[in-house]
Amino acid sequence: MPTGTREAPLTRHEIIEAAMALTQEHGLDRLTMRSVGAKLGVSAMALYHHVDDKEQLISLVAEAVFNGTEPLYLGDDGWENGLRRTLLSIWEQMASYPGVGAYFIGQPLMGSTPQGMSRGLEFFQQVGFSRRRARLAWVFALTYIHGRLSVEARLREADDLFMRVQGLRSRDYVEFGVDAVVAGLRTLLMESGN
Amino acid sequence: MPTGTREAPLTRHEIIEAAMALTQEHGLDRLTMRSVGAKLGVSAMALYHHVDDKEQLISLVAEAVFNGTEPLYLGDDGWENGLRRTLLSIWEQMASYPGVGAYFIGQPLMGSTPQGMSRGLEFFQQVGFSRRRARLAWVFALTYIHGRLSVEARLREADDLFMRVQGLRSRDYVEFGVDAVVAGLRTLLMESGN
DNA sequence: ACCTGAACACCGTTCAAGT
DNA sequence: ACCTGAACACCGTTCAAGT
Repeated sequence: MPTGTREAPLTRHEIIEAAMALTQEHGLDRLTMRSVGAKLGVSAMALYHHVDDKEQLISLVAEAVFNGTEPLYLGDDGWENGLRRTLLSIWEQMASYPGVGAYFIGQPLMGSTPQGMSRGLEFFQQVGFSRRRARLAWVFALTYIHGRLSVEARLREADDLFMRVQGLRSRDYVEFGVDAVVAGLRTLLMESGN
Repeated sequence: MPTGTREAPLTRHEIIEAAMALTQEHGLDRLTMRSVGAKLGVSAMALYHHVDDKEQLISLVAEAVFNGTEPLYLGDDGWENGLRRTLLSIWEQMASYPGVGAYFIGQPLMGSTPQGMSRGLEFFQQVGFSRRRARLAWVFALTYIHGRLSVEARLREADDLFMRVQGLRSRDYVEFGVDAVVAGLRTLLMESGN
């Protein structure tokens, strides 16, 4: 597994990249400090000079993955399309890193940075939700999309076996789900006093 | 931790109950074979005479928890209320077993038995969805509710700290979410050609 | 048949030691 | 400062041995 002998000292960036590659291959569940070390041709303990512990390494990986997603913004084709785009972008970006969605779902802010969270609140307030319900709406949408990613984390190649029986693939589930999320929020927005 | 000396031989039922109690206390993540053994005053290895392995024990615990939920049925107060009741029942039953929702979300049928799954398909077909979209609808609803339970698995007492900041508690999130799920499905049902 | 204790193959992590 | 190797405290699980 070592990719050759090292010349330059290890960097945190290098470690994160190796961990990301391993996550794409085997999923976050199977990521071990020893495997990251091996991938870099270094002992597992060497990592501890650049990273506090495994938990921090995972959060760095997750952050890097999330940074590739399209931020939530209000385009001129309606908030429904903006939300749909953002949720599908999160899904597309994270689907190739099995387990990251499941990791985020257990985090306080669901993986979005504080800025990402408040950006979501702004978005839904601009749309017409109260501050309180804007939060409920954004958390609802994130819960669904990360939930869907959690479902897929353990399936992967099973996508072709089990799911195909019904002629349905992951993409069908997500698209239906995102449509339902958007439609549900639109209805709640119209029905009640915000 | 041992609850006294054993007289009768261990039973599978007893093991499941001990595991359920430990799950309620500390969550599924912290459940170990050694802790279950200790709770029963028995070595960890004794369990293996009644249970294949830890995976099977977890699935038995999860099944027992799920059996306490209200099955999905079409009442005479509209399918929306039936669905809402079922989802809230799943949440109420499973919220006190942290980690079980997160476990289910990774299972092929999302934790429902084959019968539970086909009951869901029937439900949504009776309501007017095509066979294909009935499946999408039921999986969508289960994905959300298990996703919500996954969110809560790691919070628990944080419910009183972090979440309360906004004056929002778990119950508020779930009720909003279930409303949105129901509203979204209703809209999709009306809008498209099935 | 049922249970135990030692042991094995993994983890994450600590620590003394090397350069 | 950076890295290593042995070691520790956990896992799940196997296996020989006891009753």
